[in-house]
Amino acid sequence: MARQVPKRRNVRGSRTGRPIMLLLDLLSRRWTLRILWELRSERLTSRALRTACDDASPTILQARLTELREAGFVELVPAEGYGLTPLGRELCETFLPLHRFAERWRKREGD
Amino acid sequence: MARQVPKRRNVRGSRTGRPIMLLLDLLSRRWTLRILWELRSERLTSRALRTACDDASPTILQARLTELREAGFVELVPAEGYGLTPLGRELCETFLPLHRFAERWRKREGD
DNA sequence: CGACACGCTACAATATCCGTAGCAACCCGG
DNA sequence: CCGGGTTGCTACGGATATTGTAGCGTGTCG
Repeated sequence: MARQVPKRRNVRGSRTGRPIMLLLDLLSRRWTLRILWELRSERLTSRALRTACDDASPTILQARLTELREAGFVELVPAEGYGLTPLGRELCETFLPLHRFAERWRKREGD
Repeated sequence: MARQVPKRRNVRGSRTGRPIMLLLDLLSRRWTLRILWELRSERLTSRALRTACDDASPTILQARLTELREAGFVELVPAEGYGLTPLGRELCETFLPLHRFAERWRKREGD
């Protein structure tokens, strides 16, 4: 027993612990944004998610998934796979404009 | 001479290279989101920024700043410090709702 | 000149992440 | 019941990314 995930709740880059810092820290861990992005429109099994994320390491994917579940953004539905919770969906809405932005951004990426 | 920053343009987690992946990858590097956040309303000198970021390592801060400058989100105005470009400001707008979201999120963080 | 700020870098230690392999549990057809 | 497939998840050694401390060269001001 005793999952060895040692309380990741300590925000890495902030002494204040303001929620926004907590959130910013969570979101800027490797694959976190990507996972939310891939889950934005469909449920995926852990392996399908792995495939969607260019075969990222299952180690780190599981770690992120656990964090996202603890944060209440992602849930695991048995026999269905991972998906966003209503809260997670809200968070994801925030990033949808990012897609359009990214497209426009590329335009000026002529250099 | 010869800055040893070895062309970080390779997107880490994507074989497709879609702009959104490029952006997602950039944003999920340590301190990137934080830097954008701290710069959202004011110009900061490199040292002020460092202070604002809980004394993050100047090494990585410079690296992120360079990336953000190459991406066209951040600029260095001599004798004024770092600030967002119009493009960077647009990107930051995307994250403003994040603040309110983070506050609401904390509420359910009773565990 | 001396004291201070600036942007930025070197370098060793550490934390994080990657890639591969593989576990136990489950389902399903034979 | 057994073999072959899936699932979620973990171990572990090596590769990267990040940290912390110190300090460079430049500019500015008294």
